[in-house]
Amino acid sequence: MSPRSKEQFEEIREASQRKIFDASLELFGTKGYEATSIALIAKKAGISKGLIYNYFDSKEALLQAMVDDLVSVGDDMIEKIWSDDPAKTLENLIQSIFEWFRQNENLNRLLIGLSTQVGKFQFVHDMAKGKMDGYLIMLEGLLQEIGFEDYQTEARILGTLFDGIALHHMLMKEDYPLDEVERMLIKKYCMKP
Amino acid sequence: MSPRSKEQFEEIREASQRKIFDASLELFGTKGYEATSIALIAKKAGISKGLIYNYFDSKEALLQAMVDDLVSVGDDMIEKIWSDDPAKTLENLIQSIFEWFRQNENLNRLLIGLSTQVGKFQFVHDMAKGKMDGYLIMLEGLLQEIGFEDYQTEARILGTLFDGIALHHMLMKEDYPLDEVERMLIKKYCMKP
Amino acid sequence: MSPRSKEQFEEIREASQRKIFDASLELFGTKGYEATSIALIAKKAGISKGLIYNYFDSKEALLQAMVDDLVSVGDDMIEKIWSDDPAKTLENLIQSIFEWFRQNENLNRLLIGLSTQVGKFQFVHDMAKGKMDGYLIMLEGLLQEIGFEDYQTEARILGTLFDGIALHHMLMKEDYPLDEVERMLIKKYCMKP
Amino acid sequence: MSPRSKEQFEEIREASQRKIFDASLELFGTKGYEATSIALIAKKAGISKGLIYNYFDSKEALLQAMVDDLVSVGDDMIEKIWSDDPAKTLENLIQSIFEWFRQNENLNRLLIGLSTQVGKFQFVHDMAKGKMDGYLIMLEGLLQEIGFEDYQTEARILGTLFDGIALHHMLMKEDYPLDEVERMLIKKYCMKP
DNA sequence: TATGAATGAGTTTTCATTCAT
DNA sequence: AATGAATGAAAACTCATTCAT
Repeated sequence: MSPRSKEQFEEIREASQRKIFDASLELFGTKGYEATSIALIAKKAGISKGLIYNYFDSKEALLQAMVDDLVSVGDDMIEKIWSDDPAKTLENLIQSIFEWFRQNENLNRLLIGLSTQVGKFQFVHDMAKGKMDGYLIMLEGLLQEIGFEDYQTEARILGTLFDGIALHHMLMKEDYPLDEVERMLIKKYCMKP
Repeated sequence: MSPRSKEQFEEIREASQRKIFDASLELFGTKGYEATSIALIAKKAGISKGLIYNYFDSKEALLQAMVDDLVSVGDDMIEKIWSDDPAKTLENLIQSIFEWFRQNENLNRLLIGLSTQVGKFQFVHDMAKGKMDGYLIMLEGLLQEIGFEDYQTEARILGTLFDGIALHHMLMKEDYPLDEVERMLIKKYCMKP
Repeated sequence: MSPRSKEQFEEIREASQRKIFDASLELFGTKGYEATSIALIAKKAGISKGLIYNYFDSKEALLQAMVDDLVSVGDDMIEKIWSDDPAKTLENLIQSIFEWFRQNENLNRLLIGLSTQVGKFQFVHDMAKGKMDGYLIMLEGLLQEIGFEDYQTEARILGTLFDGIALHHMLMKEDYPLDEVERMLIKKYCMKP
Repeated sequence: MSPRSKEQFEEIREASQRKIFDASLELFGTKGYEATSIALIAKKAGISKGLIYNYFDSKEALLQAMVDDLVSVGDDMIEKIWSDDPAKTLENLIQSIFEWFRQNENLNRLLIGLSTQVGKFQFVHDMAKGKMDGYLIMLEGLLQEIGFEDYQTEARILGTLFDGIALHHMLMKEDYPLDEVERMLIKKYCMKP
C-alpha cells in the first residue's frame, strides 16, 4: 500500500521474470521450443505453472519476450567495437561475434531451430534478416576501408562464414576449434597491410 | 493361391512408402518434426493414419527411415565428381553441393532443425559429423593439389562456408543469391593458375 | 471340381482351423483374450490375418468355437470312469480331473480369465455352472454309495477343492504339488472301508 | 501467498484419488483391466481423462496403486483374529476370510483375472504367492494346536478350499451358499473336542 | 482358398491453458 | 502475486475388420 511496497512488487516481478527467462532459455535452447513443456519450465524455474501465465499470455508470448530481451543484450555488444582504425574495428567485431557464440550457445541453437519452421515465428526470420543485412553493410564498409579490392564478395564470404561457424559450433560443441578459427579470421582479414 | 504376387505386393508397398516419405519430407521440412502430426502426414499423403504404422513402428522410426533414404541419394551425387584435374573436381564438387542445396531445401531445413535438439536424434549428429569430416579431408586434398599454400585453413573455411550458405539459403530462400555465390566460389577456389 | 478335390478342400479347412485353434489357445491362454491380437494369432499359426476371417466371423466367434471344441474333448474323458465299485469310480474321476489339469493349463487359465468379466462371455459362465452342477451331483452319489455320512457337505467340499486346486496350480505352475495332492485326495476319499 | 493451504490441497487430492480408485475398482473388477478404458473410468469418476494422469503415470500404475491400497486394508483385518484359544482363532480367521469375500468381490475378481496373464502383472503373482504361503503356515500352526493329526495335509486342504470358494463365489455370485459353507467349515475345523 | 494392404474407430497419453482460492 | 487441481483438445499409436486380387 505504501509506495515502498510498489517497488517491492516491481522487484519481485523482475526476479520472477528472470527465473522464467533463465529456465526457458536453457530448456528451449537444448530441447527445442515444441519439446519443452510449460510444466517443465515452471519446475526448473522453481515456480508454479500458473505464475508463468501471470507474466505471459501464452507459451509463444513467453518465447518472443525472452528472445527480444536477450537479443537486445546482444545489440549492446556491437556498440563498443568502434575504433579509428577499420582493421581494429573489424578485429573487435570478430571478437565480439565469437564472444557471442561462446556465451550464447543456447540462444543460438534456439534461434536456428526456430528459423527452421517456415511460416511460424516470423519475428525470428525478420530479426535474423535485419541483423544479417546490417552486418553485411558494416563488413562491406570496413573491408573497403581496410583496402580489400573485391570487398563486396569478401563481405558476403565473411558474413556467411560467421553463420557457418555458428552451425558447426552448434553441431560439434567443444570439439569445434572456436579459438583457432577466430585467430585465423583475424589474421586473414585484419592484417591487410 | 496367393492372390497377388510377391512383386505386386512389393510394388504397392513401395508406392505407399514413397507417398509417406514425400509427405513427411515436405511437412517435417517446413513445419519441423515435432510440429508435424502423423494425422497431417496421412492427410497429405492421402492415406489413413493407421497405414503409416503398417510401414513404420513409430513417428521417430519414420523420420529415421526417411532421412536415411534421402541421404543415401545424396551420397550418390558425390560419386560423379571425380576428374583428372583437381580444379575441375573441386568445381564439380561445388556444383554438386549447390545443386543439393537447390533440390533439397526441405531436407536441409529438417536436418538443421533436428540437430538443434541436444541429446535427441543422435543419428543426425553422427551423420552430420561424418559427412563434415569426409568433406574436410576431400577439400584439403583437392586444395593442396590445386596449389593452395595454406590448404588446411582454406579447407576449413570452404567447409564452413558451405554450411553457412545452407543456413543463409534456408533463412532467405529465394532472396539468397545462390547462383552468384556459386560462381564466386568457383572463381576464387578453382581458378588458381 | 472332381469329388476328390472337395475332400481335399475339407482336409485343408480342417488343417487350417486346427492351426488357428492351436495358436489361439496358446495365446489366449497365456496373454488373455483381450491382450491377444488377431495379427499375432495369424503369425503364430503361420497364416494370414484374412484367412482367420474365412473361418470365423469375428475374434469372439473364434474364441467361442475354440472353447466349444476343446471342452467337448474334455467331456469324453468322463465317459471312461465308470466302474462297478463307486470308490474306484471316484478314484478314476479324480485321476481324470487331475489329468485334465495337467494337460489343459492354457485352457483352464483362459476360462478362469474369461469368467472374470461379468456380463461378457455368458457362454463360459453357463458352461462352468453346468459342469459344476453335474459334478456336484455325481460326487454326492458316489460319496453316498461309498458310505460317507455327511455326503452332501463332503461333495461340496470336494467340488470346491477341485477348483481351488485349479487356481493354485494356475498361480504356482510347476511349484504346485499336483501329484501329491492327487494322492492325498484319493487316500482321503476313496479308501473308506 | 499460497492461496490454498497445503492441507487443503492434500484433501482435494485425497478426494480425487478416492474417486478414481472407486471407479477403477468397480470397472476393472467387473469388466477386467484390459477391457476398461481410461475414458470410462474418468466418466464413472465424474472427472476428466487428463486428471487421472495428474495422479498416476499410466493405466498400469493406477492399477498397481489401487491394488496396493486395497490389499493393505485386507492385511489389517488379519490383525484382529488372535485369541488364546486356537480353535477360536481359526474361527475368527475363517470369518475374516468370508467377510473379505463378501466385501471385496470386485477386487477378488480383478486379482484372479490379472493372475491369468502369464508374464504380466508380476506384482499380483508375487503378492498372491506371499499371502498363500503366509496362510498355509498360519493354518498349519492352528490345526496342530487344535489337535489335528494330519495337520499339514488338512492345512493344505483348507487353504485350497478358501481359493476354491473364492472362485465358486465369483462364478455363481448370489447363487453360491457362502453362509452355509462358512458354517460348515467352522463346524468341521473348529469344533475338534 | 489365401493374402496382406488399407481403414477408422478407439486407445493411452500429453500439455497449454484456466480458475478457484 | 502465487498455487496447483482440473480441463479438453489433440497427439501417438493399436487393432478388429474389410476387400481387391
